[in-house]
Amino acid sequence: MAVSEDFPVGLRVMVVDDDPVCLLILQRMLHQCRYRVTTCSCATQAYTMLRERQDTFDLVISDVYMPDMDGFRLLELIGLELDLPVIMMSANGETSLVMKGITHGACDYLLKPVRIEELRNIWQHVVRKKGTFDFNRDNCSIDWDSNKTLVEVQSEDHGSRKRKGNIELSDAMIEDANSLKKARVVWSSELHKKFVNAVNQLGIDKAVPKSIMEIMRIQGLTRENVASHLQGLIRLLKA
DNA sequence: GGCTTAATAT
DNA sequence: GATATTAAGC
Repeated sequence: MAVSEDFPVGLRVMVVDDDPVCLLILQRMLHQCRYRVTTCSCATQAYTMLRERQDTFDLVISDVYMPDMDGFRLLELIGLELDLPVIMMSANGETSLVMKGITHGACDYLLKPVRIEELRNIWQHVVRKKGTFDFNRDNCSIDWDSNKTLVEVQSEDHGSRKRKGNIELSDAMIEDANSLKKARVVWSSELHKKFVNAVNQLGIDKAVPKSIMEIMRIQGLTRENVASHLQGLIRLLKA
């Protein structure tokens, strides 16, 4: 059973936000929480995808303010046609807005900036709504075969309820499946420049990963990333 | 327990 | 070769 540290792994989450930066951040954090994430930058597209691929999502997180469709409208549509838990999200925490979210059927309301701690437990909404969560589904891990076709791989359970056949995928999902493999940080000259600046600012003897990272202020860049880069640099300085 | 650094893996 | 991950030491 794919449960680690009491977490159901692989819950399928759709994130809708017109701000690509927010999308990226959310995606990162959700991945860190071991969810499978599909992102969508416009509500109408999200709605289409959700409707076309019912049963391929467990949970939706949607921004409130979006250019093409109000988040509440999306919430309403989902509540009408699909039976998915929806979490609303906004930088605006006015009680009236939050109220509106809840009364329209949202199961939660996240305030931006969203902290990862708040995402860790969102799977509970799925359990709550469905009354159950089919952990067994996770016996099927998703993997790429050599033809870059997504197939469902059955685990030891050669039981009765075998689902057969390949799954058709939207581009968004394909892209996400790729991103499940942890994206490596690429140290562009731009990024490296900031790194060097931080090091100089600290002074060479005080330049440790944590401080460097804090000065750089790059969203998503971890201390480990900086440590690794620092080590690589030191190594070739000695060579 | 968190952090840095060295060693090792991908 | 670059970056990640793990192990060791502080």
